[in-house]
Amino acid sequence: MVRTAAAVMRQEERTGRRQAQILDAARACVRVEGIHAASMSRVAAEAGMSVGHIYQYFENKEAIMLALCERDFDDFMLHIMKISDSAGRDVDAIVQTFSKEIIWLLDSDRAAFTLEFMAEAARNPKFSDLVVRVDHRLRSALRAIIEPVLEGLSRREIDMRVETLLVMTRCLTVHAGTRPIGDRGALASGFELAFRGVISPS
Amino acid sequence: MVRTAAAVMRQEERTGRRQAQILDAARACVRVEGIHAASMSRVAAEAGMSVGHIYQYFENKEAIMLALCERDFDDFMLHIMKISDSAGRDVDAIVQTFSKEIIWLLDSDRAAFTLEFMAEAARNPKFSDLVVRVDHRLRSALRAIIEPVLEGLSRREIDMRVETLLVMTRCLTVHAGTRPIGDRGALASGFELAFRGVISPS
DNA sequence: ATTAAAAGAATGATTGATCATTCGTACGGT
DNA sequence: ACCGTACGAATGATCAATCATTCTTTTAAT
Repeated sequence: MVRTAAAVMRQEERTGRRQAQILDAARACVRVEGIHAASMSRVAAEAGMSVGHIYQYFENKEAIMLALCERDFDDFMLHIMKISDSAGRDVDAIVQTFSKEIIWLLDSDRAAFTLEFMAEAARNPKFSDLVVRVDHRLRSALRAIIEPVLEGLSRREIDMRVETLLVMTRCLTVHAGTRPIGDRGALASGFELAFRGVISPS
Repeated sequence: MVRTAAAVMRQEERTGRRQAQILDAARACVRVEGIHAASMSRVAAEAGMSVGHIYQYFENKEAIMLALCERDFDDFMLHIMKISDSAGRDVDAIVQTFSKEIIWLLDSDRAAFTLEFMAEAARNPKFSDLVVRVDHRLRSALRAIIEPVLEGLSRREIDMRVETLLVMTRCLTVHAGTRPIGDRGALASGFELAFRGVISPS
């Protein structure tokens, strides 16, 4: 009755692959239809599998969307962490790399997604919980970046700046979702000014 | 056969009232369910009228949502114009009033709406056209505010700053939509720093 | 002023499509 | 022979939109 270790591993790997396959398909559907308009039958068609089979890997549609949202946030945080890790102690360098990297993080694909999930989070607590969690991680990353530069400031002053950066980071994402960014360079310059205003130890 | 002028006026007034009534109901539904999940029957119930009757005043559901979106944007622009009109020529004063006013403009109700419509605009051209139009008006208002302060700068430099302010203004709205703003004062201070960075004639 | 006729306002059951989810069935590896 | 994998038709709910119908208001003629 007991399955071999190899069999278990193969099964787990297949499950993972299937789930990823479903999430990829769901992403494609949500991208053009939105969370609510994306139907299970179309997701199934996109994934190249049957409708019923999807329910073997996810409890229901909402579970798929939540998993998709989480996967997207994780990917976003991965990029942010990379910026945070490579940050130095020179204000100019931080401002410059941060604004440039953030701008390049924006593609309309990711942005449209974030927008979709944020809208859902505005009314569905399961999604807003996810947003709260990723906000928390994002704040930590931002604090790690600016704290070395603003050593003299009070905890409260730093928190205020972290919060501002968080909102600005998010807003860029959302902006990119609505329409193609015309001139990344110009926008990066503009945000460099804004970031410098927030980060500079005045 | 020709109706009296008084009758026409009364009819027009009633039409206006009915349309507003429908839009109010639609707003309430979209607020808690989103554009797609909001059903005509629930909108009708909220409006206190029959489903069929709604179709006397709007061609279809999308037309209602577009009208609702437009009404919301118009209201938003009204507030922005008020800020723009009262702006002086002193940088500090501009930065201070602008950041404070913008923050106070945010209530989670309006924000959740904007979020919803932005998400829709990311895939529906009819909505994105609306966004493009309101962006245009918003840019004009922002340019009117900062141009007197940045007289020496090139057209390109000013455009870059206008664009940055536009994105920042929008992002605040989105942020407010996702969750309640904890400390408006702190956020206003943070954005004052950012705005000063963008607006200051360096 | 009264009233019959016409127009407009409002209803809600109905239609056909689509939705998320379930279930009976079949295939294929072990 | 067994069991996990996979299918897709079936189910019942819900959707946007329509339409036959009933009220209500307005108009025109007396």
